[in-house]
Amino acid sequence: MDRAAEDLTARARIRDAAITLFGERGIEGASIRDIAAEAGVSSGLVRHHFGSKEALRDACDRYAKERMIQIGAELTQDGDLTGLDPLALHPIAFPLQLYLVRSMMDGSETATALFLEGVDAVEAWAAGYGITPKDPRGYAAALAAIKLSVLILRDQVSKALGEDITTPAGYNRIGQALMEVFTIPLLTPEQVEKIRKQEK
Amino acid sequence: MDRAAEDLTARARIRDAAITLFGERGIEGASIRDIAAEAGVSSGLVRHHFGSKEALRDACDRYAKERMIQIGAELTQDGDLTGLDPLALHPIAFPLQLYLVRSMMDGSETATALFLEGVDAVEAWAAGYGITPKDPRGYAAALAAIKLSVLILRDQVSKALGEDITTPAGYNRIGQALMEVFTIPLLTPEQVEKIRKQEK
DNA sequence: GGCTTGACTACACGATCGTGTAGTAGTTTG
DNA sequence: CAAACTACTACACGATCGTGTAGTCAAGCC
Repeated sequence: MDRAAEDLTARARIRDAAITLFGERGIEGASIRDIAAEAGVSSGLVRHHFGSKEALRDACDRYAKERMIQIGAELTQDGDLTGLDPLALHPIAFPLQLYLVRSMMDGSETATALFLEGVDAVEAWAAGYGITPKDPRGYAAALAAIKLSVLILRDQVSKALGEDITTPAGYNRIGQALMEVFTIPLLTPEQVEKIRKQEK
Repeated sequence: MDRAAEDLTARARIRDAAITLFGERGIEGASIRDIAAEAGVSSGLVRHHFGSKEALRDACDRYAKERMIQIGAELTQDGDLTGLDPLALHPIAFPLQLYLVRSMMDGSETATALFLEGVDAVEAWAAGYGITPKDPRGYAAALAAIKLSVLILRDQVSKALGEDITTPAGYNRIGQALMEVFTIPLLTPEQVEKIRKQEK
């Protein structure tokens, strides 16, 4: 438990600790006792405030989703991002993203719904942007999954880069590498057609 | 335990069952008793053959990695793929891939090493192909992670598509959607430069 | 025939998990 | 002032986990 957490209520500390530990180790990998220790309370208090592990997870799901939508809205509503420094945002948004991805992989309905909403948004954006893939839905789903891939494989990607991508600097680096993937055409349409026939 | 498995030795059945269940549920999510039941043997026999859960996992890591390298070699060594029907290959290679990715995410050294080798291969391929990103290593790491993303998020992607991508047909569909991502430039270099400055 | 060896099972162990229960201290409310 | 409520802790419960131990059974070897 760090300094800033001391001012929070016990309930908020438990929720934040749960988001951190669930995100790092997965839902099964983090026990209620671990979370209680991280929050500096007894394990019974976790149960007192949230009822059960599944209910705690639900609360984390809804909180993390709401916060991420809120952050996204603040980022897109006005061009000038005064007060919203991307560097200052990272320590807040990154754990939330880690948690949501992990919870989603462990079967969360709420987090999966957020993913599906993301696919819808990407599909609509691509259509309005004049991008016309042969499979618009598949294209959008692939893009949405790609956005999360470096988050999920952060340990492996960090090892490949020799740089921790959970830091703001490292995250920025892999983000720009991802943009290069979207910028440089890897295959010509002719090559795609050739592979497509080969697989038939 | 299906029909074809009946001919295998108990040791092979245990290993195959472990790869399947570990791949589906993760290492912690699949117990030795589950694996034994899936293989149709007692839990004691798992211990008899492999010693411990960690040793079983090691054996699965090495077997899956070796098999995947072997399959990859057979696919690339000669142009004519007679005898290696991609459709027939899917039921064999897909569970192996699922297992390796899952084991990697759960901290396997062997599987992570395979990922790093993949990044090396992508980087060398891109260089020989005349692709010159500003961050070649980051570019290769991003591409390698992307290749695995739809595998990891298979449940979510399947839900977004309304089609199970673990089937050969579904896997083919998302594979082609991924190719479209690599074919259609999403951003112009000018846009990339603009975003790059904005993030500074 | 006796003996070893390997495949295999049954069962018990300690640890850890989520959960349930009982109780304390402090504050609020009538 | 007493009752009620809230935040919080300590402790015990059954289940499940990986692991350890003992023993059965069949095949191969002397």
